[in-house]
Amino acid sequence: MDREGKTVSDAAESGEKISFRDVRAEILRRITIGPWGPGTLLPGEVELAQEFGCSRTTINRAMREISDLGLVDRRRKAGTRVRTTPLRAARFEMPIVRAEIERTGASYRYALVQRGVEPAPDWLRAQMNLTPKDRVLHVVCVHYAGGAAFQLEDRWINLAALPQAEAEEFSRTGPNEWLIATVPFSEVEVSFTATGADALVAAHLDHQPGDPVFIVERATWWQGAAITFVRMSYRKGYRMTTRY
Amino acid sequence: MDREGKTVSDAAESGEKISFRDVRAEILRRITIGPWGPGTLLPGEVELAQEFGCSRTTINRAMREISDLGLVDRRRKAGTRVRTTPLRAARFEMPIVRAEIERTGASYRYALVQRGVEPAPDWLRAQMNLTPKDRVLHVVCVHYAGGAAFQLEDRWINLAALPQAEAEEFSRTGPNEWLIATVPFSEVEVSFTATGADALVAAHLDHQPGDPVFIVERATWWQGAAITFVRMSYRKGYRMTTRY
DNA sequence: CAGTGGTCTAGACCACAAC
DNA sequence: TTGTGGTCTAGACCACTGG
Repeated sequence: MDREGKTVSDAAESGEKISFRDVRAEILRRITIGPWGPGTLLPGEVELAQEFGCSRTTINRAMREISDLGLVDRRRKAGTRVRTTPLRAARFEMPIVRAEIERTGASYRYALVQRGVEPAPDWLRAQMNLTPKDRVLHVVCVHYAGGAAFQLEDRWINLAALPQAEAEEFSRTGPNEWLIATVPFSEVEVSFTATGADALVAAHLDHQPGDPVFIVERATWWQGAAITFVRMSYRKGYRMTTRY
Repeated sequence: MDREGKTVSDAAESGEKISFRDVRAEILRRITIGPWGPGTLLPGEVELAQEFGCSRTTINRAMREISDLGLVDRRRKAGTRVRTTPLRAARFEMPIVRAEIERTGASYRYALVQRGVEPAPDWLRAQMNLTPKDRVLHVVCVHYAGGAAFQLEDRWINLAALPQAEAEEFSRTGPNEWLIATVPFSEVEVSFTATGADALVAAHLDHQPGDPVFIVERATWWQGAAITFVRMSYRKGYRMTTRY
């Protein structure tokens, strides 16, 4: 499990150059078990560079990654301080449904449930900052894995921002694949939650109404304009996992 | 919404140095709207450095971040290729419950439900790779936000790896805070899922059995040894969000 | 104002993997 | 074998911000 078995002294002894991985591992060690408990003000980069016998650039890279993990707070002039309440940031990879399904070896199938142009409902206008007159394309579809429903996709596309979507039928492939190939994005908001299956979800995922369903919602913008909002309901037992 | 409004030509015109942010933005643009569609083999770093008029280091940093986003695949000798199925990696920050609750302004309260030493159940042995004789400390507790139950924490601590845990009562503060202050970790596995509330969860979160509950599970190792496994059940309506 | 992190550079060597 | 990314260096200037 320990991917960073080489210690700083190991590296020093063998005469190898110090890697930012070594520095990162050693600093993590000092923060977690070592003398640098929560709240500690760490030495500056120059000082650490001297101690480790490497360039400041290397220290900087190591510290930046530790900072990205949420374990320390870095500010110019103030220095680097160990967080009193670590954040433990984790990275989740969300592949396209089709790829996710095919990766398990199951066959993939797509089915369109509903497609239509509607005025944006209130909750969507609020969510995506739309004006009352904005029209949206509403698409509901299902992704199957090996014959069983895997995910219900409930998508809204802002036609003001993406008028060419109106020409798409989405009868054979889902809007997600089309969007990926067509639309850029500059800002994304993702949410995870759990809800009970409503009638639509229950019908298409073959669940009972009220069954617990894992939900991922994603809103996407491009240069300040709302592009699309999608709500993906996964079948019972679905689990999203990551290691770090 | 566009945090990278300055284009490469802007930067070039004004005579400023090119930042890795500029490069990153421009390359993202070319991947999303520009000529570099899925499957494209990108120019090498040296070539890009010439084009952008910056050092290879700067290109490398930009490309590394884009690679971290999951949009391209980088391999020595093979070069950098735009993924046909983008990954859309997202970063989630999971603060300590206490901090999460207090940040909303609500008051925090902790209550221990149950504490005892048990042999590790089968599913846990499989999950954490324990031997049949390993003893574990099992702690169940609840975290309240403003008087209402917010999260039920169901935790198992490997006493073989962490014998000093047996001396802790966890009557006034939760095991998570103690662990953070005490134990390092080198490897973490996190899962998200949704389930129906069982009797324990229903009782302590004030739900009906079967109510949909958002679940986070985290297993932690240190140098190959399993430290702890925790299952956190959030009250109905909880939502975990991130932007990027 | 001055100290600390943020970033860029030019050059170098290395590791991996495609050919 | 050789091309491409991975990383380190030494030095430099800058940007932010605490005092």
